[in-house]
Amino acid sequence: MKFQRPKGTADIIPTDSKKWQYVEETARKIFSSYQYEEIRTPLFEHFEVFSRTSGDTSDIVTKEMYDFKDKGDRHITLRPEGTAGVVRAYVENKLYGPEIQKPFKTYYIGPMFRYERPQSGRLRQFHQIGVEAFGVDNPTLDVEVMAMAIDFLSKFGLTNLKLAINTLGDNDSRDNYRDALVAYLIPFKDQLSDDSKARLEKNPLRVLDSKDKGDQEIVKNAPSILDYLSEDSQKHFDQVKELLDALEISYEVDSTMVRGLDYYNHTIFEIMSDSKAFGGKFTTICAGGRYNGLVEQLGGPETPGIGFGLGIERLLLVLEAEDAKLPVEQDLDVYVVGIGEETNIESLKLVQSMRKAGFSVERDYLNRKPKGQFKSANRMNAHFVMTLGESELETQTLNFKNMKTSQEVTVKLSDVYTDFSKVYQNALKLEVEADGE
RNA sequence: GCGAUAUUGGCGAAGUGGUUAACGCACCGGAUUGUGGCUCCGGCACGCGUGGGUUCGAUUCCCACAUGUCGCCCCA
Repeated sequence: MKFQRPKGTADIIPTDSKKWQYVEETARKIFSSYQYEEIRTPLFEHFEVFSRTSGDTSDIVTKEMYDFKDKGDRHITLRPEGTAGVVRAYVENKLYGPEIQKPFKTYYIGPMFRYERPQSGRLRQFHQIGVEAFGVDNPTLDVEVMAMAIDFLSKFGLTNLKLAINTLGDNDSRDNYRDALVAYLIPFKDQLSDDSKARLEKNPLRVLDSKDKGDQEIVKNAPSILDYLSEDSQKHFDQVKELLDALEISYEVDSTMVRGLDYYNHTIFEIMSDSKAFGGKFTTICAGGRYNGLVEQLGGPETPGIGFGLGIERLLLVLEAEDAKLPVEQDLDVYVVGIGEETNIESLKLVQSMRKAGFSVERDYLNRKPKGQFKSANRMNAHFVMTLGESELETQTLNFKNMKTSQEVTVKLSDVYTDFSKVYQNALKLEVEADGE
């Protein structure tokens, strides 16, 4: 094999692309009903856009970014996530202007890049669907965003989804809590796993969701963020819960849920699935949260924001494991069987004529025998086969066969050219009558 | 970045240090001068991921690399 795709990339070939299109179309439809409109930002940004917003010490910045110097010596990064770029665009295009309705609601669909070891559902180039809404601090928007995410996933017939929510509070709440957590953990330092010892220094909150059994025991009695919320943060979170109740959306509060990125505050949420795709364990397929302050970090005015992102590859894994309804094969209306090279021109004209009339039509291009052509027609699930040979050319007619009922009728060539729809409808009528008998 | 494991035709999958690398599916052709299924017959690996090495000889043994998969780290 001379050439192969770069590590961690995937080709999405026709059979797959149909599923992708279905997922993307569904997203567009749902989001549009919530008045979200698409934004397309560059696949690469200046390094600082991400380093500034994600936290300089976060793993994503230190080891997972796909970055390089371009020929003009600019430090460029292939976007590892969608939010930072959208916020940059929001600020750069002054979408916070007074003439623009708030909240400004937008969504994106596209590839993201992460320099990491590939695993199933985790590639170096992967794809995300995400939404962002700016300019409104009202918890109603938090809930609407969650509802939209659930709506979207439900469209695929996914059941057993779990909505987990938490709050990180505002900066003060978070700082206070961090101090309390560290104070609690310090006495246990020697008992913590090596990973968690490092986390204690770098990002203490992450100790909370350690997979290590011993860590989990220690964490069990750790103080909860929920006890360190400022009055405003508490109120915000209470309202979120109240509104979720009002919509009868069930949820679980998980006070140990954290985020890998620094820019989140207040409400954070994850939608999890216990699909077979993940061995039956609940795994996050959609994650989001509020990021008040992020717009300022990128040089814009003080503007609240909230959004979520989900990985298309992971979603597809779940859909396939759950046998979710994916689009059906597109049927072929007509397959034209041409017998003998002398029918080639007429076949081409027929095919084009019917396509222009709005039908999906295929033919043989290999000058194969009728048998082979019928086999193809059958395999392509053709509804009708139009057969054209020497004798038909002479009489200016052709044989029109219904592949479902095997009924055959003779049709005038001229009728096909002038009004194929009528020919098709007549043939369909026969099929219905045959069914009725 | 760390660890484990895998890599044989379009796909799935046997197999051996030494003549022609099973089998199944798919595909193509024929039996059936112009009709879809079934059956039967026939065809279908620049040779076993790439590069080295050991050997009289390697697809089979060793090493390196690449890629896949799984776990760790991390997870938007």
